[in-house]
Amino acid sequence: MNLNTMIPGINTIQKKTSKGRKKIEIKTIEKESTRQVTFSKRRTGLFKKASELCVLTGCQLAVLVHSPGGRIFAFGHPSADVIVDRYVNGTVTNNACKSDESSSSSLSSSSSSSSNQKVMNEFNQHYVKVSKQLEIEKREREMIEESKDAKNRGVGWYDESIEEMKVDELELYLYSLVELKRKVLLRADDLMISRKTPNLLMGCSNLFDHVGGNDDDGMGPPPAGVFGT
Amino acid sequence: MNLNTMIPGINTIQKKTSKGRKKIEIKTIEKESTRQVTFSKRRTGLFKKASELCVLTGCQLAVLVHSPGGRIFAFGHPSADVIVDRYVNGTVTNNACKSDESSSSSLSSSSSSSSNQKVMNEFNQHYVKVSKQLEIEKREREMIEESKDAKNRGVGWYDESIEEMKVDELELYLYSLVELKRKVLLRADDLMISRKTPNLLMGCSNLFDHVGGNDDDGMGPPPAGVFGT
DNA sequence: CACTATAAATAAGA
DNA sequence: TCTTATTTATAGTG
Repeated sequence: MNLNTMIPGINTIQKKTSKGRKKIEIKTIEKESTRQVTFSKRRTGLFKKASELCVLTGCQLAVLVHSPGGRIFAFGHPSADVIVDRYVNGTVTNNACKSDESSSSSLSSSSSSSSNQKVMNEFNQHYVKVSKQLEIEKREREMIEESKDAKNRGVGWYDESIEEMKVDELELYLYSLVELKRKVLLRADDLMISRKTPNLLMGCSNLFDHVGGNDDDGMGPPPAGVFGT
Repeated sequence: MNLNTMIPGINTIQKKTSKGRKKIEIKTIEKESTRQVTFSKRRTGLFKKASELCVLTGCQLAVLVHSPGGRIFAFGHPSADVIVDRYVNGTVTNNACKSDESSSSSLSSSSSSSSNQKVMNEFNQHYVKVSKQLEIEKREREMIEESKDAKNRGVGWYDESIEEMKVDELELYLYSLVELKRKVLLRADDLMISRKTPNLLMGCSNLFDHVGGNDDDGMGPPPAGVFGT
């Protein structure tokens, strides 16, 4: 790449203006300005990577970033909303509470919240099918399976006084909870045999030559920067 | 970086076993197997980048990936759901369906945005702390659980106990989780103040058709799942 | 913001 | 999977 480094002794060919990239630890950057710059650069890089993944493999994805300043950046293919919507639905996160709320206060979302119910029903039906298959499979597993502390801390659990939990505990709790829930769902997904409709992807090429822009994370109004593929 | 290419003529120093990385076009990969491998690698890379961005800049983000096979992969800090919820709702997650708690925080959503900003920042910082705790905890569990992924660092894998669960358990489990999560979220809502964010969506214009009708369901590594930060 | 030297990610192979 | 050779991404600087 660089003769100056390849061949010692001739590094005086030209005065270099940079000491080059340095390795950094992955820990919170203290210096405000540096952190800001890094945020910009890396967010751009992340979006680019996401875009490439989309194009190369034909998958659909979304990236949502909340800057420390509260600004929201999003990238999605075919669109952030579509992906998010599917995630929310497919994740069964919807309980009475949620769907209730979405129909009333979600003025910003232009997505199909009306079809949510339908999708949910589909999912549930699917789930039943999946469950049956799981039942069959379980028998096989049973043999290999053994005393596995399946209910590692926190499973069995829940009725405790949530109201009294401290914030830390609560959030930690929620966190692991969400993770757990996902595992369950993924497990179910693994057994789904259904094939989804071939995805007709909408998208543009990679147009990230200018996503950077001004990433002022100070304060001010909360304009959301949303990128659609 | 390679003398063999830098200096013609001495490329016989040693026979290498690989031709190394080649430049590729960012265009849908035709070959099925290659596409899957790429999907795996790049998805992992994307998640890692996302994780680094979180840690380095203290931002919150989520990455949702829908493989062509319909599988969902997600990464989020503090959790995919939290980020998604905030993206979708834009406002306080949901005061609409409170149970027994007083609706003390619902009003704050209409307060001055600068005030909210401050609270949000505090909230974010708090989450960072919490997540770090969680990370430690995870690591511990990881070690106890298994250490087969010595090379797969930075990316936590899910625990397989779920795999072994029986259907009934699974179903009950999921049910409880959903219910519990609702409770936790309700409680959490009283502790967090979100800002309303405009949801501007830029749709994309060009369409590109998906090549190859085989949307095989085999994308990605085994039921990997949600990564927490 | 442009640039350079270096660190990382990753396309091909085995 | 694991390795290797390259291509990319970027930390530091001007």
